[in-house]
Amino acid sequence: MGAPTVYDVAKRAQVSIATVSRVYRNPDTVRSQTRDRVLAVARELGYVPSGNARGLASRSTGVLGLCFPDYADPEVEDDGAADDPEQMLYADEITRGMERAARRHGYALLIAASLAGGPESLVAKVAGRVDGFAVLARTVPTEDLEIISRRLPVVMIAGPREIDHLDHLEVANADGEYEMATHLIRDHGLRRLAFLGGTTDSPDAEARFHGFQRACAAAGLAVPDEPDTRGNFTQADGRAATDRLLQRVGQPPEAMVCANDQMALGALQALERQGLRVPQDVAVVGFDGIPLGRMVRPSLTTVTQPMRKLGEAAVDLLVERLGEPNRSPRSMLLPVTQTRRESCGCPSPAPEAGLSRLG
Amino acid sequence: MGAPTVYDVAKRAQVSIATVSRVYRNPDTVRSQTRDRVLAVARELGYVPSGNARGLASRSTGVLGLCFPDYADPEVEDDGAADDPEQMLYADEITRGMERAARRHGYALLIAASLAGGPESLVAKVAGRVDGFAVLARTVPTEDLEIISRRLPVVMIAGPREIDHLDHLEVANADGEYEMATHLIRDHGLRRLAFLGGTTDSPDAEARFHGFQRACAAAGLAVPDEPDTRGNFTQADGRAATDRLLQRVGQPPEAMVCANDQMALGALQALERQGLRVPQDVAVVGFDGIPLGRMVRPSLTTVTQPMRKLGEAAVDLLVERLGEPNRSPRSMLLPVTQTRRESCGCPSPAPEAGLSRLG
DNA sequence: TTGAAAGCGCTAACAT
DNA sequence: ATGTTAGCGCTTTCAA
Repeated sequence: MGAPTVYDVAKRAQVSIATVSRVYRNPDTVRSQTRDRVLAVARELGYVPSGNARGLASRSTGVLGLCFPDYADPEVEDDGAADDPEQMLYADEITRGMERAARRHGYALLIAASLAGGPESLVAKVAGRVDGFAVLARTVPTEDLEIISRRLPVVMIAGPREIDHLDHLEVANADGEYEMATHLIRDHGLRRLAFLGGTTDSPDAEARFHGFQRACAAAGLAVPDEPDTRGNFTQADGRAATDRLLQRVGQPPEAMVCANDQMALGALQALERQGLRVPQDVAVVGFDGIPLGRMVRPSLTTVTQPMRKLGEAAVDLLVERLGEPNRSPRSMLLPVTQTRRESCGCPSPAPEAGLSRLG
Repeated sequence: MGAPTVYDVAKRAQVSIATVSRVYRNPDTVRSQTRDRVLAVARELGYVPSGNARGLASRSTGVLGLCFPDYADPEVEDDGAADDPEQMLYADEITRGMERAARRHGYALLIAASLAGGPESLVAKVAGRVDGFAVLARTVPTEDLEIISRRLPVVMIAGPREIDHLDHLEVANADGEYEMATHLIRDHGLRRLAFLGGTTDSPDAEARFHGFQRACAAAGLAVPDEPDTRGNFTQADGRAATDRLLQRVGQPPEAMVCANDQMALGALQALERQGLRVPQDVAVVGFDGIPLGRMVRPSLTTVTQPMRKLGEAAVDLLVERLGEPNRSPRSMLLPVTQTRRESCGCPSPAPEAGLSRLG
């Protein structure tokens, strides 16, 4: 009935369970004749070592984890485009990067998105099954992280350095947005810029706003204290925020700088509905570099994050720390790049790549 | 030194370990006063339940798995485009579909690609840590699968029905290719079609070739016994195979039907180098529907697989079987769609979507 | 080279 | 509502 265990194999092969275990963990310490016999019996019985028992006994799992928020834009999920490969979001790219890197280091990857509640938090579930894990910002209550990170390596991705003993990874949000806003102001001669911010609990979004403020200051423009409007990072939020903005008295802005691409896409839609042309009437820029940004018309100018690299770097940090548990916390800042497309008023880029990019 | 356990919490909270366990598993069976005390102590101590111990004791993990081959096209990984989000392949899409579906069912997802060797095979590693898992074709030796599937739910994705008691998922390869080839013959009036096949161990590739054969037969053309040439599914293979084909005496084919998109991309490159124009001189079609296909010029006509849905269906089958272990094996055939773009000679599709698709 | 035995941290009856 | 007590299947000294 139950799955065969070391005991079954041992008995059948006329050895002790210790020997069975050795055959799998240290094959060389077992006489080859004995080893072959054990292996043969194992196949015959359909024996598969229990990862749980192993992990319990050896205190390690060979698995790395990733926790991320339940990002998925509901709008995206629900419409007919749900099967469109372009709909790839931030967390998916990080997953890809981590998977590749983990594989190279011989680890498997456990991925889990937040949803749950109760005393059984998401982290707890993941934390109990991995040797170390990465967490995207705003996924796990700081308090939980604080506790768990005392017991196993954790790297915080794109979050605040809330907990000082964590390894930490972030992208150049402020500098990237500074440069983008400066491009709008200097290269396109725009003056009335509006910032569509994220929620205040997103360190990324806030950092981007700071970059925006710096650019305004540097250009001698009025420096806003707060984003002109805010949203929760989805397209729907972007649309709503843009509508609110346009309803306000006074002339519409010459440019909308959005805290992320999804909201920028929403802004594009709202502006179109209002009969405003992008970029002629209003320029729009995003932040992230999601694939969809280059498919829409006008194509979206944005600040591109190295999402895959984030995932890879996370694994590197994790592996490093597993090898040297007491190393002092490391923090890495990854650079971003400016992606200028149509929505800021730049000329349409050369027909994307074509074959030249392939060969 | 070691992480705190139920014993530590129990002692500190003046309860038994059973109560501590209950607080996490059946909170309602514990007096709220007691529960709060336990929880408080747990936080204080930094207690995190061990997933391994839990899994061992309860015989379930709350994790579903996915094993896939080490697909990554080395060429793609190595060049500068490695950070390009468009480079998403088959396995990644399936991963996405599974993750979403698993999340809905309350499971986490463990993903692992084959690489390893030794008695410790990839499957064994995954199998020991999950409640059930999916395997892409050609990832795991049939023999191993046979053994493991006796112990836990396994669904085979896009593979042959090698093992008859497995749940099984596949796409309409033959029908899809039949329809595509028929389109080339009937709508574009082409007669000399060449088939660029995959390796003989790929049931998908073979099924596609069968569909191609049927189309030839139905149109009254000569029916080839074998693909005109073969490759191992990468762009490089596609280039090489195409070069070989062109070097053969006789006039070049009017169309190349490729077993997958990556090879079709390679074919595009090889043809361009030879100075042949696509689709004027030679039409090219692929199979899969990878995102890159729509970015290249000419854009690639292909048969699109519902990759995300494959992942979702896999989870559904797994969950179903976990609920009803003795249900008889189920097999599902998912439909494919024709994606007509430039490389077959069809007119360039309307400017992709634009905002209309978003609202 | 192999065996014996003591855990690893938790769950799940069964008691109380 | 809470405690007692067996395991769950493996790794790992320590002996032999």
